[in-house]
Amino acid sequence: MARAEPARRGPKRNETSRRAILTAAFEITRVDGVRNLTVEGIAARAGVGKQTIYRWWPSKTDVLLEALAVTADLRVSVADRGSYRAELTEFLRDSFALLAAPGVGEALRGLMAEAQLDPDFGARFRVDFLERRRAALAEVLDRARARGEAPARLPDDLIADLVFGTIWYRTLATDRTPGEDDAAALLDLLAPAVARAGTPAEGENHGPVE
Amino acid sequence: MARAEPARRGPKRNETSRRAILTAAFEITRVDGVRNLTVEGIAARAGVGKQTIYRWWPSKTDVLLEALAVTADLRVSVADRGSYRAELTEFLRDSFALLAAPGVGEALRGLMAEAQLDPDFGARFRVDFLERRRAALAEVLDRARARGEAPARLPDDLIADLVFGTIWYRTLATDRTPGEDDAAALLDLLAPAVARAGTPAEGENHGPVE
Amino acid sequence: MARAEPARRGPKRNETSRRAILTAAFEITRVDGVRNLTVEGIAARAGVGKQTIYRWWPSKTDVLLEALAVTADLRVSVADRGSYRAELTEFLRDSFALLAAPGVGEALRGLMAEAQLDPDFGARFRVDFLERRRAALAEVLDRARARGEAPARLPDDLIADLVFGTIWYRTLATDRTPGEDDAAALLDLLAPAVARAGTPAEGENHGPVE
Amino acid sequence: MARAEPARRGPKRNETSRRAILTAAFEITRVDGVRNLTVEGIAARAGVGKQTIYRWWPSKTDVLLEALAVTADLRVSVADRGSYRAELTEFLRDSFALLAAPGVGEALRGLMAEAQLDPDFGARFRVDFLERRRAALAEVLDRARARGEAPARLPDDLIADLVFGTIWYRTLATDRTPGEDDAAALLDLLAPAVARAGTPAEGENHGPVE
DNA sequence: GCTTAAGCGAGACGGTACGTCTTGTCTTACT
DNA sequence: AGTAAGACAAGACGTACCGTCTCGCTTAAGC
Repeated sequence: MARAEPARRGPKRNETSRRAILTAAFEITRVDGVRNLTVEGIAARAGVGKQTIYRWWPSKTDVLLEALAVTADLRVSVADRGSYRAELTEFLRDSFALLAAPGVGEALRGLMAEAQLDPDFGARFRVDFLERRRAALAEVLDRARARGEAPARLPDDLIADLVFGTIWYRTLATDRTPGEDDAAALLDLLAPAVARAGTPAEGENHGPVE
Repeated sequence: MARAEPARRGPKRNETSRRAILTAAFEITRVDGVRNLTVEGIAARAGVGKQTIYRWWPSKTDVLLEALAVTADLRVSVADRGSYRAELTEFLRDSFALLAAPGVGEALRGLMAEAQLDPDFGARFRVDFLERRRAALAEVLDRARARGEAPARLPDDLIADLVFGTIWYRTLATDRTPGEDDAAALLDLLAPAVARAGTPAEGENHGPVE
Repeated sequence: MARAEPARRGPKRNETSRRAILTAAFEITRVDGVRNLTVEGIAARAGVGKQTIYRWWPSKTDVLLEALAVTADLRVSVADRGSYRAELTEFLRDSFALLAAPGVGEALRGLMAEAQLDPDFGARFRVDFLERRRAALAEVLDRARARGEAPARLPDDLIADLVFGTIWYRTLATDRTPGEDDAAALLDLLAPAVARAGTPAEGENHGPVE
Repeated sequence: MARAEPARRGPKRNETSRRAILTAAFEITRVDGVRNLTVEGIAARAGVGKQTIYRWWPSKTDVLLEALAVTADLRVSVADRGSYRAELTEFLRDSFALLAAPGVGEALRGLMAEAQLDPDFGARFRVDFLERRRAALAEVLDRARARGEAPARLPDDLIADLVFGTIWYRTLATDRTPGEDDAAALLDLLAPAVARAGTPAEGENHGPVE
C-alpha cells in the first residue's frame, strides 16, 4: 500500500500559476491562432517564468492539450439512453457542439498538426485525447452490440474510423464544420432507423437504387 | 490574347536547381521528418542559394507539395472500368498504394499539419491537392450515377467525406495505414456488391440485423 | 558587557553547514574556476539549502572571501625581526607563498574580478582584505621608520602601491607568479642593503640629486 | 602576392552596424557599468540582431575591448623626446589621461575582471592590450638603454611591472586614480633627474652600495 | 560585340523564439 | 527558528531559422 510520493519536502506546485498558464495558452490560441502560440507568450500573459512551463509540461502543445481539457467541457455524453440510435445521436451532437465552441476547433486543429510534426507529442495526443474519444464511442457501441442493435456488417473499428474520420476530415480539410444534417446522414448510415421488430427496415437505410 | 511572357531578357529559370530543390525537400522530409525541413537545409542540401527558393515558392511547404507531385506518382486512376465497384476498388487501391510509398505518408502528414498552421498554405493545399482528389473521386461517382449504380441514399459529398475522412484519419491519428481489408469494408459500405441486374441487392450491403 | 544578541530563541547557527559551505566554495573555485562558482553549486556540493547561504552571506563571492580566510593561511608574518630588510623579506616571501598555495591564486583573481563588477562587494573586499594587507605592510614600515631604516624619498603609500601593485599585476595580468628573484629585486629597490651603520645610505637608495 | 581573401562573393560586413555595436557597448558600460553590459542590451541599443554580434566577436567583452580601442584614444606617445625622463613623463601623463577619460576606467576595470573569469578572453586581452602597452614602454626603455640613461640596476621587465602594477593596482584596488604627484614619484624612482652630463649618476639612482 | 537585366550561390542582416541557466525570494516539512 | 529541498518570476545566455537584402558572377536577349 506504499504511496508513490510519500512526503516530499519543499513547496508544492503552484495551482494559481498552473491555471494562469492553461488559460493563457487557450486564449492566445483562440485569439491569435496556434501559429502564434509561443512559450514566451504564454509565460508573459500568465505572468509566469518560462521555467515554470518547462518544468511541468514537455512542450507548449502539451499545455494547450491540458488547457483544452480544462477550459472546454470535453464531456461527450455516453449515458445509457435506451437505444443505440438515441445514444449515437447524442454522441454526434455533443461532439459537433464541442467543435463549434469558440477556440476549440482552432486548438484541436493545432494539436493534430503538432502531432504530425512532433512524434512524441503525437503519441501523447493519441493516448490522452484521440483514444479517449474512441473509447467513449466504444461504450455506446458495446451497449448496442449487447442489445443487438448495432449494424452487423460494420465492425466497431470501422464505425469509429468513419465517425471520427468524417469529423476530423471536415475540420482539417474543409471549412464545412459538421452540423445537424451531417449527423442525420451519419445516423442513417450507421444506425438506420428501425422500422419495426422482425425484419428491421432492410433497404431503407441507404439502398442504392429504387 | 493572353500574353505569354512577352520576351524577358536575361537567363531562364534553372531547371537543374529546381529539381535539386524538390529532391532535397523530399529527401529531408523522408529521412528527418517534416519538423526538420528548413529552407536553409533545403538550400544547403541542394547546393542552392536561399533566395532561389524564396524566388519561386511561397514557402518551404509549397516546395514539399510540388516535390510530392514530382517525386511520387500521384496519378490515381479514374479510368472507366465499366462498373462503379471496379472503379472505386481501383481508386482505393491506388490511393492506399500512394500513401504506402516511402516518404509520401510523412510528406502528406506534414502538408496537412502545415495547412492547419498557415491558412494561406492551407488554401493552396486544398485547391492544389485535396480538391483534386475529391474531383477525381467525383468523376467515378458521376459515372456511377449515370449508370444508376451509386447508392441513392448517400450524397456524393458524404461519400467523399467518408472515403477521404477515413484515409486521412487513419494516416493522421493512427498508425494503421489503410490496407486491403479496409478497402473491402469501404466497398461493402459504399458500393455493395450487385446481386444482379435490376434491383441490386437491397439491404444486403450492411443491414443492421440478421 | 551588554551582548548584542542577548538570547535568541530557536536553534543556533549550524557550524557544520557553515564549514561545508566554505569548503565547497573554495573547492569549486579551485577545481572549476571562479566562473563556475554558483550559489546552486555551492549548496549542492555542501548538501545545504540555498537559503542558508543567502541568509548568512551577501553574495557568493563573500562566501569565497571567507572561505579563503579559513582555508588558506592568510597569516603573513609582520613580527619584529630586528631590521626592515629582514621583515620586508619575510613579508614578501610569505605573500608569494600564499599566492602559490593551490586554489588561492584563482580565488584571489576571482575576488578582485568580482570587486570590479560589484561595487558593493568591492568595498567589502577592500576593507576585509586589501586594506588589511596594506595595514600589515604598514606595521613593518612603521617600525622601519622608527628605526630610521626606511627609504626617505619613498612615502609609505608609494611603497605599498609598488609592492601590492607588482604582486597583483603579476597575478592578474601575466602568468609569471612572483618568486624569489622578484623578491630580491623589490628588496633592492625598496630596502637597499644598508651600507654602514649610522645614516644608512640616505639619498643613495634612489634619490639621485638633491 | 596572392591576397588571402581574394574575392568573396556575397555581401560585405556592414560597417555601420559594427560602429553602432561598438558605440553601444561603450556607452552601456560608461553609463550602467560593466555588470549591466549584456549582448541583448548591446543589440537592442545598436538596433542590431544578436547574431551579428556573435558572428563577429567571441564575447561581449571582446566587443568592449574593440570599442575601447575605437572610442578612446589609446595612443600613448612613445615619440623620441631626446631624453628618457621626458619620454617617461609623457608616457605616464598620457596613460593617466587615458584612464581618466570618461568611461575608460570603468571599461578597463571590466576588461581586467573578465580576463580573470574567462581565460580565453584573458589571453586575447593580454595580447591585444596589455602586451601592447608593455611594448610601448619597452620602446622608451630601449631608447633609454641606447642612450645610457636607463637605471642600470633595474631590469626593463621590473620597470614595466612597477609602472603598470602601480597603475592597475590604483585602478582596481583603490579609488585613488593616479595623478601628477604619482607621476612625479614614479619618475623620481625610475628616472632620477640626471645630476649632470657625462656619467649620469650611475649607481646613485638606486643601487645602494657596491 | 556591347549592353543590360535577370538568375544564381553565397551569406550578412534584423528579428523572433527556442530551451537552458542562474539569481534571489518564497514555501513547505522536518528537526 | 534554522534548515534542506525545491518551486517560483525574472531575465540573459547562445543557437537556429526566418525572410530580406546585397554582392559579384554568369547567362542570354536586344541593340
